[in-house]
Amino acid sequence: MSLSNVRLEAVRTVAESGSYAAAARLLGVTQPNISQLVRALEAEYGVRLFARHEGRLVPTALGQKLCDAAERMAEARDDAERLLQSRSSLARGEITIGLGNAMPGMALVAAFHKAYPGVSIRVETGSHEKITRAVLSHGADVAVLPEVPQDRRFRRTHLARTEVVAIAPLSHALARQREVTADQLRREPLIFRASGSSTQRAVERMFARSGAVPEPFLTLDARDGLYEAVVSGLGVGFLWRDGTSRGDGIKRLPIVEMGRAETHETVFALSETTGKIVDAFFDMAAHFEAAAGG
Amino acid sequence: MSLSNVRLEAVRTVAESGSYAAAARLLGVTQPNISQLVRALEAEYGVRLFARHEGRLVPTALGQKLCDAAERMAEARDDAERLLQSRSSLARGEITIGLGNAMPGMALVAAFHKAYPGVSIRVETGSHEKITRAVLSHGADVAVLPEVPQDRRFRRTHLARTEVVAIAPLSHALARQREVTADQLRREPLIFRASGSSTQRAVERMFARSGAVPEPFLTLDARDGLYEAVVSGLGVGFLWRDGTSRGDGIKRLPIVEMGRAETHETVFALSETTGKIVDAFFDMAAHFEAAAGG
DNA sequence: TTGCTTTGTTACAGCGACGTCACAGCAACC
DNA sequence: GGTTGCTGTGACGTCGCTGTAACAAAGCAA
Repeated sequence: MSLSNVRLEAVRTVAESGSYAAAARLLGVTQPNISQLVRALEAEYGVRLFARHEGRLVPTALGQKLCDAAERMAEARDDAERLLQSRSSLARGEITIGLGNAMPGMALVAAFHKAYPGVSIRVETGSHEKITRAVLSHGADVAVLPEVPQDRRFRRTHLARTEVVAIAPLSHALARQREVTADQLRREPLIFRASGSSTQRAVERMFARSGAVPEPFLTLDARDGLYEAVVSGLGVGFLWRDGTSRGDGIKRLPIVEMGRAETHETVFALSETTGKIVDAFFDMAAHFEAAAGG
Repeated sequence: MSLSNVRLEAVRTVAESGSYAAAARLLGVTQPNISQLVRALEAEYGVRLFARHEGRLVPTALGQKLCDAAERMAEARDDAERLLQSRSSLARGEITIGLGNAMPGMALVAAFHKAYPGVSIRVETGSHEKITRAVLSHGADVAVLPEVPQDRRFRRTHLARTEVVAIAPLSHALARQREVTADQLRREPLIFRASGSSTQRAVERMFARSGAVPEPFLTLDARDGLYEAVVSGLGVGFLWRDGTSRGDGIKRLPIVEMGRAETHETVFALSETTGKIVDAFFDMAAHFEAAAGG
């Protein structure tokens, strides 16, 4: 390649230093190498880049102009190098991320993995309580949960808005409605989550505001277990709206008495948990615009 | 070399075209090459430059920034290439240059040769009359002479000022003076040049203005013959002041009656004689600042 | 003038970047 | 199921970059 970085850098350094030998020392290569690089360039274009003057090499007018262009190239290249190096310092490492709901946290994790492929990611899933405890005990570096408690020990950033919705099997009459009321729900076999679930706390608050909290037909620990029970027609359940990307077999129904009481899916970590990788995760969350669930 | 021109060009072209295959077509290489170039760069820095979106490759934020820097590099490199190419078109060819006096014409020729080493130069020397005839008959492409006639057929550019001076051997009493008068010169054995010489015409005009033209002791055709005769003590001769870089054995004496009647050493050619090489010679003459005679 | 140091040129060998070729796998479309 | 387009992998060839060795030329000090 005739106008390579190496050749232009040789020319530039000879112009600055006044000799092939001095340029070789500055560039950390041997003097015949510099001689060959410069002369190969001159031969290929049939030009003269340097003239001897009082025993020193000084650039010709053409040589000087070439050096000017070479300097601009070198500046742009240094910018590119710094860009890559600064990002490259994030290239290696590991992070443990706790997720209450699969979505939109998992979408964020996927985006983070794409941006930082060299970072090893461990995902810890579980209930709101379990994930909160993991963060507090350093079992997870960072987590994504709805309704993160106002605790000074945490730093946090907003990820997405969400709300609890009822889910009914497609075969159910409710599936043809656009929303559902608490009274309608009380008439159905309800499937609850265990008490530690943030979903469950939101559901109980909702019923308490509009009368008594009904007894569930079924109580399940796991989110996917609840999903399968609804799909199977065992009853009506509750989920965070975007808590899963799964949508087959059910209809999501906003609950009138929730009064659009949305909450935040929040990324949070202990304030004392720092580091470039955690910072990068927070930064990505702050700018995240993934279609939650898509 | 990690940040080579080739790699950055590959990244830039993929960003513009949306696929490795399209970039390969644009760059005139094969698709595996592009794939390898981009991925080698990504692997070396542990970064991700592209993401897939609806079947196309789009640059990540980092990838876009890298492309910006790569573009600046490419611009600077294109400038450098144009610089070298434009000069390189002068790299080959030939020119015949006529010289009346050796200096300052020969210094100009030397500078031209340094700037355009690939141009083959033939130098034709001779009397003012011979060189003028050579230009008119296309025997010389361009020439350097003093007192170029005002002839519309020529284009010309000024090179240097000069005047005719007397030269005396160092052993001569005149050699201790700073200048000489026509009367003093009439008392000496004078060595003239043949009538075609521009030097000789100037000398005769000078004598005619201040009395009669003396008969010479000697008349010689060749400039160097005259020089040797003076050095040998045969008499006093006349030269253009900077007509030769040779200075040993003689003293140059301005002639009072010349009245500082300097003339111009002029570069000239037939107006119809054009071409890049001749134009470049004129251009160099217009900017020439060689120490005439040095 | 001699000896030493520094600089530059030439020839050659080795390594790695760039590039092609052959091919397999995948996705979209008909 | 076949066709088209794209991507990734491995093997191989070419050429630029680099160092080493040998030598020549220039500069400098004694």
